[in-house]
Amino acid sequence: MSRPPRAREKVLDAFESILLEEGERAATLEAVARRAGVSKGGLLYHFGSRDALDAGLVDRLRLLAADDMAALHDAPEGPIWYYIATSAHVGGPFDRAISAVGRLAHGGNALARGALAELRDAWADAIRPHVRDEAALELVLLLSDGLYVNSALLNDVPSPVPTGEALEALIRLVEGATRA
Amino acid sequence: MSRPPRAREKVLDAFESILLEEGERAATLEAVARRAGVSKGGLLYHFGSRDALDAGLVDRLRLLAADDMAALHDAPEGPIWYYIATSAHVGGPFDRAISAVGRLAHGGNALARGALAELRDAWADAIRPHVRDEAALELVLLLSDGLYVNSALLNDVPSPVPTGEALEALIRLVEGATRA
DNA sequence: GTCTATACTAAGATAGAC
DNA sequence: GTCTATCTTAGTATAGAC
Repeated sequence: MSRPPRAREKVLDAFESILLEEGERAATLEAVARRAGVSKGGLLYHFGSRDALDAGLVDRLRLLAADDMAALHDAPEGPIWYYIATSAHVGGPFDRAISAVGRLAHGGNALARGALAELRDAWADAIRPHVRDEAALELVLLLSDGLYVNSALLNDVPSPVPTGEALEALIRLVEGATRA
Repeated sequence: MSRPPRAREKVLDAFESILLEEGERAATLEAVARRAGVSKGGLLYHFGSRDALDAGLVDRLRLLAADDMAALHDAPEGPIWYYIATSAHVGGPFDRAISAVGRLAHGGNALARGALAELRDAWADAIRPHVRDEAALELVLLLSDGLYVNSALLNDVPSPVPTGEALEALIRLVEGATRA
C-alpha cells in the first residue's frame, strides 16, 4: 500500500516549469533536480536518463488528456465554448503539460509529437459534430492553437491573450460563424 | 566595394534550419558551423558568441518584417487575405525567420521576445482598419498564430495545416465573420 | 529512496597559424 | 577570413555510501 511517489511528481512539475519559463535548453537534469529540491542522483533514481524524463512528461500528458476529453463531452456550454475558453486559461495542469510537451516536440522528440497529434485528432473528432463544415472545424482548432502560442510565449512581454469579456466576445463570434 | 558577406548569411541559414527542424537544444555552435560548411572558429569570426548569433537572427527578422509589412499594405486581395494566406505558406524566408526567432523567444531570449511583440503590434495596426471590432481583430491574429504553430511543428507528423481550396474556404469564412 | 563523488562527453570560447 | 588546437565549464550518467 505505498502512497503515490511524491518525489517523482515533484520532478515532473519542476521539469514542466523550466520548459515553460526558460525553454528546452535550460531544462538540464541539474536544473530540474535543483528546482525539485533533490540531487541529480536522486532524480536519476526515478528517471534513469533524459529520455526517460521526457517520456515521463508525455505519459503525464496522456493521463490528463483522457480526463479533459471527458470534461469536454460533458460541458454544459457545449464543446466549442469549453474548448476555446480552456485554451486561453493556461496555468492549469493540463495546459501546462500540453505546452511543455510542445517544447519537447519542437526539440524533435517523436513521443511528444505523436502524443500531440493524437490529442489534436481527438479534439477534432469531438468538435466536428458541432460545426457546419471542415473549414469551421479548422477555424476552431486553429484559434485554440493561437491562444496557446500566445499564452505560452509571454513571461514578461505584455499578454496579447484576450480574457474576460474580450474572450467571451471572441467566442460568440466564432460560434456564430461556425455552429452547425 | 565588398560584396555582401556570404559566409555570414550561410551561417544564419544553417542556424535557422536547425532551430526549426531540431530545436534550440540541437542548435549548438558546432552543429551550426557543420551545416553551414565552416569550422567552429570560422563561425566565431562572424558571430563572436552564442548571444551574437541569436542577435544576428533577430536582426534578419526585423529586416524581413519591414519588407513584408510593405507587401501587406499593397496586397490587392486585402490585408486579411494576405495575412492569413501567408501564415499558412511557411517555407519562405520570412516565415522561417519568424518561427526560428520564436524558438529563441521560448528559450527566454529578450531580444527575440521583443521583436515578435513588435511584429504582432504592427500587424494589429495594419489589420484593425479592415475589421469590425477588436474581437474580430483577435480572431484574425490568433488564427494566423494557430497556422504558424501547426506548420512549424511538423517535420514527420502528417500536416494538419489546410492548403489550397481548404485554406481558401477558411479565409472566406473568417472574412465574412470579421470584415468591417 | 536519496545522497556524494566521480567519470566522460559535449558546449562555448580563445589563441595563434595560415 | 578561415582553420586547428586547446582551455574551461556544463551536461549526462555511473558507482557506491547512507
